[in-house]
Amino acid sequence: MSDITELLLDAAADLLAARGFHGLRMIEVASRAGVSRQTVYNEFGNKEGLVQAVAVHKTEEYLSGVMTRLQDDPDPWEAMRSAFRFTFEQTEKDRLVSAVLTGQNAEDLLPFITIRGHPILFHATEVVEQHLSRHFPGRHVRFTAETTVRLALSHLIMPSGDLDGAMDAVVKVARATMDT
Amino acid sequence: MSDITELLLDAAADLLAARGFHGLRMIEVASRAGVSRQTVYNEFGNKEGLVQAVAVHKTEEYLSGVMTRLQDDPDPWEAMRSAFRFTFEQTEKDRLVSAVLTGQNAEDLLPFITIRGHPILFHATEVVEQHLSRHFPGRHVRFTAETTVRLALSHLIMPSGDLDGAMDAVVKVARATMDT
DNA sequence: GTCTTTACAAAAGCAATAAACGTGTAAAGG
DNA sequence: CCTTTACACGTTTATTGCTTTTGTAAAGAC
Repeated sequence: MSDITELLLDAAADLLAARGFHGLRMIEVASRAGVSRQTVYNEFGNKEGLVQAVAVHKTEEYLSGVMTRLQDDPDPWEAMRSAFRFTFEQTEKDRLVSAVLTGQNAEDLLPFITIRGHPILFHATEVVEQHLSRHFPGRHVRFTAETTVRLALSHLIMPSGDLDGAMDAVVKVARATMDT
Repeated sequence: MSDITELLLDAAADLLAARGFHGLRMIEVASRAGVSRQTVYNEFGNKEGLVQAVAVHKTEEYLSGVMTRLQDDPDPWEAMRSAFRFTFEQTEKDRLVSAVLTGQNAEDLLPFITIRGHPILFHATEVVEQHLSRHFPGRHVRFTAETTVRLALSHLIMPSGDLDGAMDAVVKVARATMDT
């Protein structure tokens, strides 16, 4: 990815979070990145392409953060806890991440938040599945992966107020469903 | 509840599903129920009151259906399956029920779908909790109840396409978390 | 070659106006 | 208890022109 491309994506992400899709101006994205309006069009085709690219970029950023945390802790459940803590923090910090993951509050932020019909968070299921496979080789882990992702998503959309409790709940269910 | 009140609630529910909150006309509700516009105001105060009443009514209707199904089957897990099947069917059939339960697609349907900040579906947690307590007296069932409701809701919001699979998943998790 | 400048048509948004409609309240009557 | 009638108020809707923005293209600069 070129240098300018990254500058444009960052600028677009900022402006998108601040003004929404509707209020996003191509010329403003360009000037923030220090390039001309046409460069933006050369790079992304049109406004939809730009916003789609922002969504993809944010998703990759988030998923790479999750993978890092899953790999950093030797204990599989602590790693999971860490990854979910990261997820909660990200959604609290970044409206765009929140929109990409949950599809909530996406009214004027991302008209194109889904890939193949599902919110992009469902890509996370595969990441969790690989994580579990690494620690429990040969076991059937897909069900546990999907369940934990769905549960974590549920806590994102409808917080119980207690973050630690939510994480405990997710891990507890993960462990319980591994024994089935 | 008076006869006219019920007629009004039904008329309002129909029109609300068809035209949304914004497009709902008080005079249309009145004429469908065969009464004057003022009768609607006498009964519900204003438009918000009417729509709020519709939401409460739909919720009670739904929850009573759930309770019936939970009580009708002697096997606790089959009863749960039946209740969730009922839930899925209802949300597919009725946009309003769907809005009340999930809060999705509620943009112009129900501005007041939450009670104390939570979508009304979370009342279902208590119903499920009572159901489990009946079959497993003395056991700690709250966690399982909340988890199954969250999971069912997740399948409502993001269907996997396979209804039987979704029900199996919910019940499987319910059983697994009961053994913790 | 890549980016910028300039130019331009088509679409979409904005501001101001007036007309029509819907809400909510009140009072009199059946 | 419900209906009819009336009314003030706020909110849509439609219309009109005006401005902005999008998206494309071609010529020039580093």
